[in-house]
Amino acid sequence: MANELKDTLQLPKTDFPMRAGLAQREPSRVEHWAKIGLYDSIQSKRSKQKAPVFVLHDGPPFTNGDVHIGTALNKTLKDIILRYKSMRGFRTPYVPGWDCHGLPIEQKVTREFQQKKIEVTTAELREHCDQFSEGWIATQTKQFKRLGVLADWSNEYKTKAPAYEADILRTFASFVERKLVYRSKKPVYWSIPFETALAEAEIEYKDHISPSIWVKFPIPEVEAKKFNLPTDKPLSLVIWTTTPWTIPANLAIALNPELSYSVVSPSLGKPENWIIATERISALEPLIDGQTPESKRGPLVRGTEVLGKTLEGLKARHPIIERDSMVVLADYVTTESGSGAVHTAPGHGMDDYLTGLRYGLEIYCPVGDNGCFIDDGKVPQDLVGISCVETVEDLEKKKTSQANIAVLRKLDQAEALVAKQRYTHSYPHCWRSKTPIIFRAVDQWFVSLDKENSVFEKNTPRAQALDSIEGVQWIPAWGKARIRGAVESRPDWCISRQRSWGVPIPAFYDEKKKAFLDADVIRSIADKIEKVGSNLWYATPAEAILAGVTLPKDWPAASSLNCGRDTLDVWIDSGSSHAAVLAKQQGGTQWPADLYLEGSDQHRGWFQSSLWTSIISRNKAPYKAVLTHGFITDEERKKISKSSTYEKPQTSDAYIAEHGADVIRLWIASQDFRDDIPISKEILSHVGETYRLLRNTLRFQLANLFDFNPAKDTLPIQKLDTIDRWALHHTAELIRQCTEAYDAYEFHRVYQLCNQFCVVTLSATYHDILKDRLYTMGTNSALRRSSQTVLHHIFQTLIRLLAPVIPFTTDEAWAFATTGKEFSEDSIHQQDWPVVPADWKNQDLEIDMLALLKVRTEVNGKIEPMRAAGKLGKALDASLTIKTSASDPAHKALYKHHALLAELFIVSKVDLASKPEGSTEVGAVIEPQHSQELGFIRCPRCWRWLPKLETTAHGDICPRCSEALAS
RNA sequence: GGGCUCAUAGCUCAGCUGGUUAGAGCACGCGCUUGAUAAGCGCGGGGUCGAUGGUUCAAGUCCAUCUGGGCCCA
Repeated sequence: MANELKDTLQLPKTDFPMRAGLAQREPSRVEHWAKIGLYDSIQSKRSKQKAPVFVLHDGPPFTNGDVHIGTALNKTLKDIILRYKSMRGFRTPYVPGWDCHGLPIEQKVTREFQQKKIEVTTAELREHCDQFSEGWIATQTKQFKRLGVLADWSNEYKTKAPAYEADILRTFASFVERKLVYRSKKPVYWSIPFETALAEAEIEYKDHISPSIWVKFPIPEVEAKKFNLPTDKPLSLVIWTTTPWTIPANLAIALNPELSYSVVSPSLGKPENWIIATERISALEPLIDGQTPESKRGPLVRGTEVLGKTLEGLKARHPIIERDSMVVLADYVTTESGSGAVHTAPGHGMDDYLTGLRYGLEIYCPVGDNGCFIDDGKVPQDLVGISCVETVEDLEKKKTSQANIAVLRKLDQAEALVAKQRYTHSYPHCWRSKTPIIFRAVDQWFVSLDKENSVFEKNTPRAQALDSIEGVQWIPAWGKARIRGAVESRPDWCISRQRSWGVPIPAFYDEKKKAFLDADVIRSIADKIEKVGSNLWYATPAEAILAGVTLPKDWPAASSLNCGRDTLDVWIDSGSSHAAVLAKQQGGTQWPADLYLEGSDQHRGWFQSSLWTSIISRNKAPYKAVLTHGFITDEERKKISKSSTYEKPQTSDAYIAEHGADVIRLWIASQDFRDDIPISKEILSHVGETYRLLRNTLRFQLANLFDFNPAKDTLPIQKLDTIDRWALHHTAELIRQCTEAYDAYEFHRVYQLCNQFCVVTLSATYHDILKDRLYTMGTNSALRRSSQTVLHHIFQTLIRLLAPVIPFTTDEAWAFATTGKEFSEDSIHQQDWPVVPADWKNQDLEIDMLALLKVRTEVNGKIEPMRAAGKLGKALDASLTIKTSASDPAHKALYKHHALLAELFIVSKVDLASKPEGSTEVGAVIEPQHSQELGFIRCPRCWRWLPKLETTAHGDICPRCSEALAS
């Protein structure tokens, strides 16, 4: 009997599975989207509508490995935004990009060849780098698609594509045209055995024994007088260095402006005065005595003290070369080692170089590519040709370089050596030859950022860039300060790299190594490279490359020129993407972009390089807005690489395999991404719970709409039941708030809002209340159709609001709703964003319901003790008497909605009564009791308790059920 | 060391221009239901708002310092 009655209920029915099985089932939806051409159909729909365009320009990930979870975060945020904007009615072309050139790839490929002991030409090496990059593009594409990223995958941009390379060169040509490119020297890490520059990544730090020396730089008497220094004995400034071979390149001596320096004199031997940092006297003292009794110098006698800054500009003399060495000031000078007077050779050290720039010193490097002193007329003749190299054998025998030995000998002869000592320290070595590298200034190409040129409204590139920053929207707002800092503090841009895997700098050199660079020539070469790729540069002699190119008048004949071997800084590659992609309207994009979206590290990276290339070539920023996100951390908000919790590479695929893409995407949406983004087992498991909640909410709605035909059964707003109108009001609010949150790119608010809506408004309230009427009333009963109408509206709203975040699940729900099947030709992602019909809002009802729901909470509070005492099971078993007086807040609403109350509270009966005269109780007095105590009988069909049942063909049931069964 | 930035219950987030006993969801605990069932409902415990000092009649909210994170530089 009971089962028979149950069969008469309209119980929920759906094939939409409760368990998602995302990891297993999502891939088939990826295929499905590809099959129906989802991206294209969305774009063409908006194109036909002549929709306004929203261009999010993709920053290209580097193509040397699997997609990292951090990259997945970035691409997912982009995808969420684009899906949202698209539903809002924008045409949203999205051309994904790939960063292909660069050292890490070149290094990996080089290593492979090295392990196999194969020698390759530059052109061959580049071929392999190309293939290497291409392989990862294929892998990453697959991984991004698996994440659910919708993009113009067949119309991607690659920085290694010939057409793209040509645009890099054209961008560079505009630099040259505006006369910002110049040649100057800059120190690089230099491997002598390979005669090549090395990058930081190619350096290994190892212990090294160096000859540390204390060297006198004599101060002429006139100078001493000028600076009020004692002249009673010969005076010298004592420097300290661990690289004697750089002494011939010395141009200055750096002192710390705030440190105290003392004049000291040895108490034995030749009378002299030395200047060193006061704090370093005790370090020098034990080193100055020679082996023989007559070479003893005794303790140091302390004299005058001065501050470093008072000696600025003092001209000491080089100990072995006829020239001055000027005292300069630098903050990096410390008293941790040495004499506090730092030997400065701008061509042989980064600090020295920067100090040299500050003081206008020559970036002087008298060491050739082979590591030997050159004959430049300044280096002492007996040093010319001597090498600075230390071979692996030298290191084993603890021998120092010939250059060090020779310089030491010369210093000794000049009696400039105060002391020497073996010194063990960490020193950079070449990863391939294992020998110590040297710092060596080589010719580089620079872009001047401060050169005046009237093409810039603000006169210089830097001023123009800073000005344009003001016109960009930075989200969060502090991004502006961040990029301003980067732009303000950036020195001139060194754009040449001594690498192979990159875009060649199309400069030519004559026999005397004089460089030739010209904007029109570059453009002509760009046209050629556009057709055949940049390997042209490496496989073809200069004369052939220049065939058909009109050379500037002051150039020599092409036959006497050679191609340069430097490549462009890869930041120019990716920084040119706005020109290579947007300006060419690739894939329907346009210039400038509406939005760039990357990690906050890109303020110094891509945002900046894109800004410079755009400012220099077009005077304007390439983006209207820049949005940044933080970095993924572990649960303690420590960076993943330093975390003890995480070991394996954090790939997107690994996470998806465990949780499915929609859960990972929901996790991304749940976080305020402007700050750090923690990830942990706990966090993901919570997000998984939320996912199940959302899914079950959709499933409940879907299942209760199984017999609802929207076209036929939808009721107009005026005919809807009170509680349904209330739910609609809340839905309208949800739409408003979610839309606001999406517009502000605050997806975590969408997450919180939808979560709370589903839990509080729906599951605990609306859905719970609705079950009675949905299950028990007649299929076509007005009340049931009223609720289904609203359920339908809510379902349609929710899947839209959630579609950008969980595209797989919402698309699946959409398919089941529209076709009853797992897949449909039509997709949720082609639908429009929900708009709020004005009549959904009902503020008066909301106020009443607020009061009633408060009473509902109190009712639950009263029922709970009965349940605990075993007097009651479900609330429906209870009947209530609610006593109020006219002054109570809910009084009016209770009487107004009396008919609604039993349903609202999910009890069998609600009686209203007045509070007794003189009652001191505050608020409504709720008195629950078991309905049985009222002599009620439970209807076996709808489970409500009523005074009496009717006898029908189905047995004894309540009148409402009887009516439902009769219809 | 410098620039920018963050810090509210176990977790994720609210808390507007300073103003009653700091909120929500999840998680947790205890029950109920078995007609959303590898679901659903009810009730409950849980925070000296990173620390210290200051401004104020009043501070999670303003200021200073410190501690601990993050990104970028050196």
